[in-house]
Amino acid sequence: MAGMNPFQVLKDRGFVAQVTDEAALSAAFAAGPVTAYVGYDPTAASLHVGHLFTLMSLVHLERLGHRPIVVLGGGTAMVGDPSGKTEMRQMLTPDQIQANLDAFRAQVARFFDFGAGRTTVVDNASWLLDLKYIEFLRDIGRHFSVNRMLAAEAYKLRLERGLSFIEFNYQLLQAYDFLQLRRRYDCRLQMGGDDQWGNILAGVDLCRRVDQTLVHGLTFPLLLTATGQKMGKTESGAVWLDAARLSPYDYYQYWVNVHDADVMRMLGFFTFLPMEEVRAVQGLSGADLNTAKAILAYEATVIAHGEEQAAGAHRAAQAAFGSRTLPASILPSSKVPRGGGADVAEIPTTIVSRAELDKGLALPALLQQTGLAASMNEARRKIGENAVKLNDQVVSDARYQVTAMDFEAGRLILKLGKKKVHQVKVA
RNA sequence: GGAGGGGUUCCCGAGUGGCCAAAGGGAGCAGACUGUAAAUCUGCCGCGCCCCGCGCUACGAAGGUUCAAAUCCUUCCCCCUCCA
Repeated sequence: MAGMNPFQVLKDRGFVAQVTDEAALSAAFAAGPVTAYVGYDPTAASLHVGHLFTLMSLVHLERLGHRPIVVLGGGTAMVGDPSGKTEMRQMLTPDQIQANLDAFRAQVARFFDFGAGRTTVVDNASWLLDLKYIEFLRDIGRHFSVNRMLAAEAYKLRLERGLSFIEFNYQLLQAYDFLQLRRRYDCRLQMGGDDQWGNILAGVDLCRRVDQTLVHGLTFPLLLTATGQKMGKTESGAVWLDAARLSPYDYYQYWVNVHDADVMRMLGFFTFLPMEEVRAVQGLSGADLNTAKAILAYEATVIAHGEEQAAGAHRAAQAAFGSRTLPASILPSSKVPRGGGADVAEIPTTIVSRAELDKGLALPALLQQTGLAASMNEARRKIGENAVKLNDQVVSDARYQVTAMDFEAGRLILKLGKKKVHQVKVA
């Protein structure tokens, strides 16, 4: 794999939306190791799949012998990027930013090799926080045309609904980042989401004007589902990478449940499986397509949570939804266990004490306790809808009392609908 | 700062004194059909309870009028448009 042109690899896998100059970028990659960066503003306490999507591009670069820089926006998060946003984000306190940044740093570490000449993580606070206002305006600000900034697509909505001056400065800071990274690390490429195009171009221009250096920009397509929704959003929130916020089991389930039309694209983005194999998925339908989804889920979970967790989530799914073998012909490079080993023990578990059970445990209460239902009322409603199964038997009486009789070998399986499964054990 | 318009349940959006936990749509959840998919049809969709019933909380915030307020009055906060 080393030696392949990363630009071609990224393009093949669907990562490329816009590039400043394809030929020049390809040539740069061909000429030797290129240092490239993506910036992440620590606006939340955990990374989510949207971040992972762009991190994957950096991982590809690292694997191909180039040098990623993960830029954590401890400085830019103080300001807030208005690009593509409908309204101003709540300003974060310096403490929040620092806490988020620490969390990001820890999570990012899983994906890269930080050995000499490999990947680097930097915090742009180190050059942004001490900027002198007047100096900055004179050295950097004078290169920016307000007229051009106002014309940018990313601000269009904001010009209708309101854009504060602090946010309007964001682009200068991001451009300045690129300048600094070029000076400090000879970084020659910035990548980012398509809504970052304007900011990236601003950086490319700034490097040319101030330092007369040629640098490149590349954007990724917006991560949308086939139905036009933002990828990585569920009703209950973002698809977090932090296992404490979204369990590996639920993470796996998120991927199994992607839309048919998205499977191939997601395999390109969120796995390292060869594209010849990924493209073959296009011809699949029915149960075979489902196999492809299971493999996508497994591979994506390996990347986010490691092989052990992924295998566990996979076994849990087999236990919950029926065990089946995955044909070796589908995505053959995947190391997913294809034999169909199911393991009930891996299904999300709630423990109840013997005493609780003896006291009498109403089914709705148990449903709430396991998190299958948000409230007792909801639990009762679901029971009324015949959506609740106890050990695969539909229970339609909301007054049902769970007793020791319902446990087999100390275990009871609760299902809500077709997708949510939980087991209860007695301590 | 001045003039006008507006803030309704996750979102959009009706409602201008009781029949309002609030029309309609979307999203979401569940059932049927399937492949743990889509589409479609059906049901649910504030919280709690001893659940064909009762209680509590809700229509920007706080007070007030009234037997009764999302609907009327007062003050405050926020948003939008025009003017500066």
